[in-house]
Amino acid sequence: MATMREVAERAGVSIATVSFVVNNTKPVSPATRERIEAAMAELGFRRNVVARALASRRTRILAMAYPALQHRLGSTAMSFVTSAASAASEREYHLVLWPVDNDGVELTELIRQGLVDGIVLMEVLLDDARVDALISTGTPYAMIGRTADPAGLPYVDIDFDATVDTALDHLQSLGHREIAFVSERPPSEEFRAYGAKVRAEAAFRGSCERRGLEPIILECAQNAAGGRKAAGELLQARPRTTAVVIMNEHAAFGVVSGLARSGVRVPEDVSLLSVSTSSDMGAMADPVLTIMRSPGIHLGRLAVQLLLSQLDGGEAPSTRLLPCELHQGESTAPARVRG
Amino acid sequence: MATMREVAERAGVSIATVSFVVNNTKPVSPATRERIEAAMAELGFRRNVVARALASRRTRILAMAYPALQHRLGSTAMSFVTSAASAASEREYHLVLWPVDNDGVELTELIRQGLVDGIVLMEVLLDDARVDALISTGTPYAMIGRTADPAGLPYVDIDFDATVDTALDHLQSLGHREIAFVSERPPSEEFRAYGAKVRAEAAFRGSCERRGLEPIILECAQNAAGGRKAAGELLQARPRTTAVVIMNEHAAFGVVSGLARSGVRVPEDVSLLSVSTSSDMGAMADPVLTIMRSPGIHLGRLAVQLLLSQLDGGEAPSTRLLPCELHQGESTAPARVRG
DNA sequence: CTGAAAGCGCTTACAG
DNA sequence: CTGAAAGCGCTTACAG
Repeated sequence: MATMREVAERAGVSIATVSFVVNNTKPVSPATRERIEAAMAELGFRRNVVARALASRRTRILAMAYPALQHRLGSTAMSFVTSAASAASEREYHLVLWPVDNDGVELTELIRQGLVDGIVLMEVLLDDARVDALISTGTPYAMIGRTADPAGLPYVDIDFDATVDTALDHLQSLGHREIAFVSERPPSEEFRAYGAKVRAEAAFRGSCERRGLEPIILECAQNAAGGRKAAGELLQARPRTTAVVIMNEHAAFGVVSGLARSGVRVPEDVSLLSVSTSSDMGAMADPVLTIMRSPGIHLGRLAVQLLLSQLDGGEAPSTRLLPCELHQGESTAPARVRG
Repeated sequence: MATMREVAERAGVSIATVSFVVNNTKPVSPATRERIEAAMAELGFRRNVVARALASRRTRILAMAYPALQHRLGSTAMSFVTSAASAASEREYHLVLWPVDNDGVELTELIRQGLVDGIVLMEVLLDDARVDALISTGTPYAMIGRTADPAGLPYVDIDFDATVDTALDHLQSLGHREIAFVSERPPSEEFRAYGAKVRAEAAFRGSCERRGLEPIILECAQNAAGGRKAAGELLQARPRTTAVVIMNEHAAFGVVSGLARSGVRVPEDVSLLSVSTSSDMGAMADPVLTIMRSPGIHLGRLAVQLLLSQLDGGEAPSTRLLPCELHQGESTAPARVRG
């Protein structure tokens, strides 16, 4: 691979001048610029990014940090990763994947290697040692999700209040008044204080209160069996329920079949609205689920934009809270009186 | 951040000697080693990986290249990514994500930046320009999947022959003789020659032939509607079908409901076996799907191991073809005679 | 076992 | 507008 030195020799200039045209950092006369560009083309020159990184103290590499324990990132989490990678790539940054423990120790070690300019942190907990590590090492970062008290911190997140409100608007406009919320049971103690779950439940309670509805919240395991069990519990506890808001992608289909086993049809008898879900997921079900689509793709991009605004001084994104958008499927319908 | 120079000064040695103990590359007397280690601990020294990369001409960074167009990587594809990241991280490598076009141009550009030591290529096509780019630039690489004629090339892949054979063994042992195969319709022209689909279909034909069964193959879109349509077509074309092998995660639930709409129950009337599927996916269905579980997690690790064996001279993995493993769910059962 | 020195391929004041 | 030179923080022959 040709180096700057070789380009400089061939063009009859110094390597500094080559650097100026490659980076467009200083004015260079048209004639010299042309000679240099010709030399670069002939030699097929590509600037070595490692040398550049060392000399400039900027690697143009970002890290995406996520919990190592979590082998299965949900489809929403995955969309963070792929969209962040694309956004980074468009700005000529690279994105490395850092599966790290939640205690922040491994993250600190990696930071101190000097490989990355900044970090996007996923799956943020309400009280998160990784955020402390980020702050105490002075590393530029952006969170997808947020801690308990995130005021002043750089984050992007789903707007759970707006999302739940829209969900309840939709269901109320269809005449539903007995609405339940099904969330997910944390797979392990470590994820108990996962912000998304806590905020969504709080949003549901708040929204119900403002509407004069009586909230009921159940949680269940993330699979069909969990969903079926929740459906059974719900029919037991609140037989008059006519609509369910679920934030548990993997259990949604199980709720449908659990209701069906008790002779309750979706959407004829009970409406089901799946929140923070991908369209793919919704389209896999029959009936196709009415969903509030997760803004995962936008959040990944937004997080990178927020991070790069700290690094390169670009414009920081103005909105940092994105609601899930309602996509009408076949699983919600006007309420019917039930006994 | 402390540098080697500072450590050397504090320990009263040269930076070369510090390097020897950090990398364990040359014998150092116990006394000196101890002084150096103490100095490192006091200063909180961490070797700068960028400087090391430039000096050693090894970055210890690998790239995972995948099609930029494909916004949604399936759950199998995602397991490649996360498991490769973990495997790399365990060997103290970093993994960057490279969404690139299928024509190989962008890949070549990125390679020439000098950032990575090697590349894992995903979603390999039967005729793949990216592989040509890898070979012509002389870049160490490993494919997950393979081209039409992969003899001698470094790849790992699903063993479709063994997988389909096991699937048919399972169904035949339950008494099924009328077995259909449903695969996925390529989402775009660009993915027409995707190896997995072609090889799986060929494996099905071959296995049927050896068993004296008459193969029927349908393809459908990757959602519930596609699955329902395929179910309808199947009942039309082969009403005596008693078992379906499907390689189309997103359409599997649609097949179940499509059959149900014609009064055909799974598994009582027709057995359904979903091939190259994640357990999560299978567990989302009711009945829980009998699946041949995708070895995605192993393939991601294996690919990294294969790549690192070229880079660091470790042992190359002996097996490079992994079958999907049968996980009995509730969607397969003994054949019943149907009219 | 240890050190002095060159070099990895760039960037960036500084000088002219 | 252009160049000589120092320096980014390491590794690695080479010498002793």
